[in-house]
Amino acid sequence: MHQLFNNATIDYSSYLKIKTFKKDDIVFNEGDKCTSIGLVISGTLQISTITILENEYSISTIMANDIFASTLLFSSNPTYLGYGRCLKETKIAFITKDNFLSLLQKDLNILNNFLSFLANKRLLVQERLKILCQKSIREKILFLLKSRMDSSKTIYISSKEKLALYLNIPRPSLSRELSNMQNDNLIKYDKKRSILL
Amino acid sequence: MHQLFNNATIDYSSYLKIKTFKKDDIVFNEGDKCTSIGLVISGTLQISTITILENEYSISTIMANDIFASTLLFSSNPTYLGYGRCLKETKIAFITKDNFLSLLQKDLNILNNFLSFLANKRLLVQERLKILCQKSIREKILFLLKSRMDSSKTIYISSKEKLALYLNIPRPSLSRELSNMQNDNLIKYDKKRSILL
DNA sequence: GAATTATCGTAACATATGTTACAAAACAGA
DNA sequence: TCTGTTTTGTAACATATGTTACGATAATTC
Repeated sequence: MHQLFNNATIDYSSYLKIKTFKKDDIVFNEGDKCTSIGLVISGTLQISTITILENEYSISTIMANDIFASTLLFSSNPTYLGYGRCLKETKIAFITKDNFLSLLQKDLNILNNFLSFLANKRLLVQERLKILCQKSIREKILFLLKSRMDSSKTIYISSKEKLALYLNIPRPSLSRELSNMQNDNLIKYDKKRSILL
Repeated sequence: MHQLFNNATIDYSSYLKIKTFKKDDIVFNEGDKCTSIGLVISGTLQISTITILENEYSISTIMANDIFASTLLFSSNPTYLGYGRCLKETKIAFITKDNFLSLLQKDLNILNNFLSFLANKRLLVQERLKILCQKSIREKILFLLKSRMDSSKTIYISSKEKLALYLNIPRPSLSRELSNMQNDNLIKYDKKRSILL
């Protein structure tokens, strides 16, 4: 049912409290105390906050099979930093901290799954951090290409808009630089792909 | 002996393999398979890599009471991405993955300590990520001030150079903006402190 | 306390990137 | 196929920030 329980050997169902939310339902508010970890079983949960300038700012989007509050729950100040709203009907399994700890202790596979989950999550954040630390847009793009490209030296892009968001640059700046790099024979690209030469 | 073992109830000593390294000793090389987690008991371990342009680049510095390879060990490709060198005489406790997992299972406090450690580590990375995503230097500084300042609305700075490095901007740019912000009556600062008004 | 080194503030200049706007192309639904 | 929407490429312009250099100040060493 969820990657956390892959190969689980114990009956974990009694540890879960499953709730179903409708579109636009609020799962938690900014400032709420966080006492449970959450497993998104289906649907989509978006976590956002309001910035000082009153802009809404999306912190993250939690899809099916993902986990939220995994960091928060064990931090020294477990208070939600944003509010969580469902983008569609969403099913979430909550596990209280105590229950979760005993699950981890009782089942080696769950412990392993959870630690792998945290590890891979952290590697993603670190990759982004490294990209954002590159000085020029060109270096950012090259860094992304190098860490993402497959054996055919290709990466696939959902949209230029989203890529620009990930690189934290305006979309026209991304387009301009991609175009420049193609002129310099560094890459080739079309609508959906980017290819390193 | 180490924060990981705070309030530990079991005898963990047999799980550890303690090694002492001399200054400049190499603890692991880039590409080595990572099979153990490492607890730095005393001394300093620096993890570095060589970039494409042959510059040496320090990834992180692990001080006494810190843990390394905590992410790597549980990731899908546990291979060191840099080499580790001791900056002075350094004592490190290694725990193999299997041993570590059973430690976590047997002792609730160790499990708790480890998860807290990971959580706080990740919060630090996320704070930096958010800062780097701010559009202007002024916003970066304000964001840092807001998340770091104490009740007297003050933050202490070890050096402007290091702060600039953390914000990923050139030092003169930082100086210029701090000066501008002081002119605009947003902050006050001297050598070691910065105060938000 | 003199000499050496590290840290810092400042300024002038160059430019990469942000900003805004618009039209072409691609896409989706009827 | 037509129509409205979304995504993308491009250009002109403004400016925030990078770059470089130098002197002043503070810290460190002998």
